[in-house]
Formats: sequence, structure tokens, C-alpha cells
Amino acid sequence: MGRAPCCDKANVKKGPWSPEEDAQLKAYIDEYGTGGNWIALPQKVGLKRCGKSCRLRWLNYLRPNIKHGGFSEEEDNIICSLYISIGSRWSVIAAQLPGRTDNDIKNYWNTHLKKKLLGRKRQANASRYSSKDPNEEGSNRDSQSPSSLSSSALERLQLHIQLQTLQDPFSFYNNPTAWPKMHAPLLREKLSQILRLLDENRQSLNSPVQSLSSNSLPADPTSVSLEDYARSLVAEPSLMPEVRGADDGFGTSNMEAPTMANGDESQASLNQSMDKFKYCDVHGNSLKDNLVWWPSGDGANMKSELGLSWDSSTGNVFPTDPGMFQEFGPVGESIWHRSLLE
DNA sequence: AAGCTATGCAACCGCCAAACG
DNA sequence: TCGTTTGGCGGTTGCATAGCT
Repeated sequence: MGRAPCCDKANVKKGPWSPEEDAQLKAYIDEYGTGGNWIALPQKVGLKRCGKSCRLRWLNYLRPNIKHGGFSEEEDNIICSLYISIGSRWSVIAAQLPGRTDNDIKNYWNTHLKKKLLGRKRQANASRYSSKDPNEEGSNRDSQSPSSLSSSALERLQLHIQLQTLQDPFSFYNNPTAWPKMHAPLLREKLSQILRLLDENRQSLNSPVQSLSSNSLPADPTSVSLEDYARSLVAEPSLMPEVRGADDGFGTSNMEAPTMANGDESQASLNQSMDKFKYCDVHGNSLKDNLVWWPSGDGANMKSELGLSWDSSTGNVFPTDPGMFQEFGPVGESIWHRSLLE
């Protein structure tokens, strides 16, 4: 038996709010406030609405100083940065953008920013795969399979790598101050996890997709390149810049430039694989010239609220708390993963 | 002009955790 | 301590509209 509903659904109006209802609710709250009890509010106001519905309407639409649409580039940058750092915590992100609601930001991310950043093809792939086959029902939900990956986490990882590469694929070799944009050991560990799961899933699904070293490649060239890049980093730890500072590796202090691998056939190989996708979105469209994602302004006010560190020299945000990346664990199947299996 | 598809967004649903008795 | 209520949140749905064929 489930929990009791918050209101009598049979006697509650649903759907879009009329201007009259808006006016009624607004007038009441302006005069008396919410009274600290949303459930009781509709009755006081004289509305046949669920208390939750009133709350949502007030917070997302009627509340003073709400902005709708017209997101600025700076707001775009903040949303992208925070999404990559903390994921879909829309209320936290909204708290950094005065006048914006979590719902608005969520919608804006889903309908604009995600596409802008990741491109449209992957969206199409994702929807094509989503639960068409009854045997796959729920397979794209994070909670279904303990041995697969969170789509949100992987999406963030993909964005992170993509954005890093977008800025300068070899910044961590050439510019000590630019490193780390992501904690290297953690990144390597998570990449290993992802790649292992990709392999496991390919085997278990008997996928026709060949290994990446073969001539038969999946349809999405950039995903291939990302995977290729990831494999290079995992297979050749000397290519992965090491953090040699005295702290936990998440701060910006005491970082030294990573050691270059000597030799370097392996680096040449890495260069080659990275060249395949740098400056491209998932379709291979060039991004370099028309996108700048990291805020150039002062992000200091976000640090304390979010547990983030902000490297003002590079404009990158990363967590001071290692647990912030716990979602990279194997908790769900990814869209990225699915596109690789095509 | 009609039908179809894609897109954007408001609103709903259900879960979770805090507050409360 | 436990059960219930409520607020808050993120994910999802469904409708209106735009754009395309």
C-alpha cells in the first residue's frame, strides 16, 4: 500500500492555471503570505488546487522578480560549469542565478544547452534506444542495473573531457597552471571503470561492434575517439599527468607540471587519437570557433556554497570534496554507452 | 492546406528527508 | 523511537506551437 496522496485528487483541478487563479493566489500570498503550510493554502485561497501545485505555481511563475527566457551567455556558462561539476542539482544551480527557477534552468538545459554542447545526433540516438524493446524496459534508467553507468555522470564526464580538449588538448603538458582540470588519478580510475563496463556489456550483449582497434567502427565518430583517448590514458599511465602536490589532489596549490613520457611513440599515438575529436562535437562539427564555455568572471562566490574550487586562471570549476564525484560509480547505463553499441 | 514531426515549456508525479507530535 | 505530514527536488509527461514535407 502506497502513501496517502497529499490531497483529494478527485476534487482537485489540474492542468494550466487560468489568469483568475493566478490573480487569486498572488493576491492572497501578497497579503497573508504562505502561512508556512502549502497543503492548507488552497482552501484558504479558495482554489481547487493541490497545495503542491500552488507552491510550484508561486515559486516558478508568480513570485516577484522571476525572469523567464533570455538566458545570457554568462548564465549559460555558469549553468554548464555547475552541471559538469555537480550534475543535475537544479536547485543549487538556480541559487547561483538570481531570478531563475530550478524548473526553468532544467528546461533550458534539456532543450537548449545540452544540444548546443553535445549536439543533436546523440539525442536522436538516445531516443531511438529508449525502451522501444520491452526486454529493455527501464534499461536506460540509472537505478536498474548495478553494473552499468549513470547517464548523468557519464554525460558530465564526456562534457568534461570534451571541454578540456576544446580548450587545449595538451594544456596539461604545456601549461602547468592549467592542470589539473580534473583530478588525474580519479579520472584514470573512472575511465578504467567505464571502459571495463563497456567491454563487459559488449560481451554480454554479443554486440557486433568490434574493438576500437579494428576497422569496423561504431557510427558515432566522436564517441569512438573519446573511448580511444580514454583507452590510451588508461593503458599508458605515464601519459596521465600525475598530481604531486601535498594535498588531496583536488586543490590548485602545490601542483606541478606532469612528467612527459619519454620516448614517445605512445604520445604520438595519443596525439593521433585525440586529433580525431578535438574541437568537434559528437557529429564531428567544429566547435572551437564559436563556443567559449568557461566564465571569465569571478566565480569565487560559488566556492563556499557548493564546495567547489575555482581556478581563476583557467576558469575551471572542480570539487574540493572528492565525494562530489561519487556518481561516477557504476550505477546506471549511459546514453554514451548505448551510442557506442550501435 | 493538411498532416506529420520536432521543440519548448508548464505542470505533474513520486521519491526522499526534515519536521513534528 | 516511530509514524505521519509536509516541503523540496529531479525526472517525466503532455500540450501548444513551430517548422517541415
